[in-house]
Amino acid sequence: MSARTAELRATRPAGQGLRERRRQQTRAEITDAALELFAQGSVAATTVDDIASAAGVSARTFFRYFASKEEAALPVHQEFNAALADGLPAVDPGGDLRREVNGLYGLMVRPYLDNDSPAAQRMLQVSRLIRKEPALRAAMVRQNLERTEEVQQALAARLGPERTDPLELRLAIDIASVVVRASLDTWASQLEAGGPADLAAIYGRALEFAK
Amino acid sequence: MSARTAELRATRPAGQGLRERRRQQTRAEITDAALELFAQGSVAATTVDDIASAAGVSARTFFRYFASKEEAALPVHQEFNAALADGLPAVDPGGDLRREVNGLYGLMVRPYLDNDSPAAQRMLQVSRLIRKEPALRAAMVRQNLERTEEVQQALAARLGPERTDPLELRLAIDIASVVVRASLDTWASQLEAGGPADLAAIYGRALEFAK
DNA sequence: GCCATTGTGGCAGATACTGTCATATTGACA
DNA sequence: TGTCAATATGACAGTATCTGCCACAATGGC
Repeated sequence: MSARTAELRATRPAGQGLRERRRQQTRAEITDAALELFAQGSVAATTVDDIASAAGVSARTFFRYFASKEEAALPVHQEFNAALADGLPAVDPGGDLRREVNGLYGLMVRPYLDNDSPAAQRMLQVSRLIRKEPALRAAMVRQNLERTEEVQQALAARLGPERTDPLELRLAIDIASVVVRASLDTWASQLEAGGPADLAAIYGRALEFAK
Repeated sequence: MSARTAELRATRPAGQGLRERRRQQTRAEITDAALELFAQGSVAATTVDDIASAAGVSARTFFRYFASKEEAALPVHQEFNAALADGLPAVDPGGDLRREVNGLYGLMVRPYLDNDSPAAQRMLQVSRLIRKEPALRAAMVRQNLERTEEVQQALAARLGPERTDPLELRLAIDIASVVVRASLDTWASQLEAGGPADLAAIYGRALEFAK
């Protein structure tokens, strides 16, 4: 259990040279291996050595990419960081707090509004796994906690240190986060159950209910 | 990482014979040892063996009481389960969902309304530790997740399986939980900072903001 | 006072994770 | 193009977490 400090920005300097591309590729291969093995067996029955072997790297290298096997299966949720970092400049420091923060977190659902998009399909696959695996749910809320703390820092800086009540900022963020997660879960559940699902409608309903 | 199934009731058959009393005592001794060692050094620098030795039990026995060293420091939050179980019968299935769930979760703050009570002092001690230790925050959200899932099951059963929209139930619970946690954190922060703090007022303000 | 139940400790073992070093690969720059 | 600093990888050792298993002790009902 380490405490990485994943700053709130779009990963690294971006699409750099071959080095960085290789790195992203290796990362993706590890994730794919983890998802497949977790789906076949279970998280508990899958060892880090298994995942590393399947991805063609050593166990030592695995831990240079992910802090735990659970995290290896949840890179989707790290993309949220990029979305939030992108949206941060659009936050109006003078606007209504709840509204602004909800707008920021709304960016997280946008990639999945089209049920047939590759992003949506991948999210659905991960969601299915998460629903079956308490260990993955635990890893997810942990990631969520860290992200929330980062967003709180970033927003406090942007809104001005003294301009915002800590309690209200914290609540606005946590509620926005909960609304997004509940919406995505509901959406994934409905799709898994075979029925139709409109993420935009679900998210709108969730926002309204939480108001 | 195990998946205990802590049912939502006030621990065991209650104040049974000497056996159960001894068990609670041992449990408390482990917790005290963990809190002290964590406060002296850090969570990372403290091993399970250290805690077990300080509590006068073997490491093997430690794991019969707690699933991890982090959990050993957070028994306070397990008391929340008892509070929720107590309040469940008072939930009105016909009432407004948000209001009923908020009322249920409001029970969790009651033991700490008096800043000078032993319960409040103990909570304060744990809060201080949690603020300093990311590992404990992670363990806390994990416990919170499990509790939330249990409450959702229990409430769904009480409200009638078809009477409640899963999305709304989920949101009502998560928001109520977030409001309570943010309030307790704010309260603890203010007290730690040396200033006065009125938990009832904070909680009221949080409820209003989240409405 | 007997016996089934339950708690405890010790041990072995699997797995998770980290520090360290040697080696190889990359990319900037002369 | 050749050299060098930076960086990625693998191998190894070592520590810590957590579990299964077994023997033994303590408890509490009868």
